[in-house]
Amino acid sequence: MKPESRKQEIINAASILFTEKGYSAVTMRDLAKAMGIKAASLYNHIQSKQEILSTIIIDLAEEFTTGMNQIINSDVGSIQKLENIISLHVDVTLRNADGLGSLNSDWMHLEEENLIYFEKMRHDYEENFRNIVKKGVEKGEIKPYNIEIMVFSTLSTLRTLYLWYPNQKNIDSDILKRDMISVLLKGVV
Amino acid sequence: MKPESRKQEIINAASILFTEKGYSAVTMRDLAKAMGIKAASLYNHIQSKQEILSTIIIDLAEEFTTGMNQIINSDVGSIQKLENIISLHVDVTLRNADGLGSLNSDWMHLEEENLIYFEKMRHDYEENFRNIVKKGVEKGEIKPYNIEIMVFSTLSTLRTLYLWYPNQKNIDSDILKRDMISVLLKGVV
DNA sequence: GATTCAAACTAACAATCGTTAGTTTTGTTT
DNA sequence: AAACAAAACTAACGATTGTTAGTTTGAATC
Repeated sequence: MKPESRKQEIINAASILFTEKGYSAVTMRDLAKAMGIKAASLYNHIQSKQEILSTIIIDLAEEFTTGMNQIINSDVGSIQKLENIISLHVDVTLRNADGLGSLNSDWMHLEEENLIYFEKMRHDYEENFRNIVKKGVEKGEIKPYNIEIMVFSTLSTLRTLYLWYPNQKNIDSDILKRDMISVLLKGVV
Repeated sequence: MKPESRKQEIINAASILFTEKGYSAVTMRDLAKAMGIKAASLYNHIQSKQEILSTIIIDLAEEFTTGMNQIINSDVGSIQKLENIISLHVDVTLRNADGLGSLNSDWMHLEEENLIYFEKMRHDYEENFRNIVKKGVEKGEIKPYNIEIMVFSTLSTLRTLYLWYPNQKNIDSDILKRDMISVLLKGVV
């Protein structure tokens, strides 16, 4: 066991609560009770409730951004790129399913600076995704269905994987990736 | 123009705000400001904030339940049933996109009775969906991919349609249905 | 045993929350 | 013009919110 900093423990506990009830519905007293301490004690480790939220969301968003950049800069076909994106989402979801609830449902409660930063990352991510699909259609690797719907449909599934995965009992990472690729891609290629 | 009751106007305004920021983050003063009145005046028309939430969610959930019951009791093949489910989601989304944010993200803030009622409807809906896919696989109409993933994947896309649809400019209902059917089903059948 | 320091505590603050009570305004019907 | 109902208002309530200040605890180091 690596010794986890007290701050990280708080962030982990907050990730669970935020995903269960949403950022606004979780009070600092709720979070403190989950940690077994008093609310004021939290402030020995964190600066504010907002800091917790932005740490959870920005860290995850940067993870996706880094992963996406590696994929678009790699020298493989469009289909392989899509498979790598699916793999990326599965990896992130298995490693930090709790935090993805905040990323998906509470990003709008970020404050000015981080909100702008997040929205840019999300926009770029979708744009990169769209371009991969576009190029795949142009090269005849992907069926010429409605591009926006293909992008939205795939992304919707990948983004909400965190809601579904915890209910599956001990599903293997590689099997999950393989099956996701079948269901999401075998239709459109 | 049919004259809309003041109560319904409040519920519509609340649907928009709840979808933008979430139930807990929207105050009665926010809602009142959106209506151009004072917070206390809202209570001439509604009983509580909770009543607004439960009206939005339960009405929509019952709409889905009714639609699903018609579909499972109809005498058509599995593929046609799936197409009808897609059509149902498109219809509900186009009619009341604003309310679907609450259904998807704020159902956990329903109080005891309505929470249990909602969770039962959602469970039954998923079970009906799963059984349609199962039977389709048994009859060889649907490819034998992982059933849970097929159900989760399709449902994820349909449930988050409300997030994506408002960004598309004036897309025709029938074209949307046709394209959704292509992307969601052509892969698995 | 004294010192140190992280991490807990108690107590309280100003602001905001959903909601209630009682009153006034507005527009329509007698 | 009087009467009525719908829908707005002002003022305030008790509870809860995120956060701060100052203090105590407990275990490790000297």
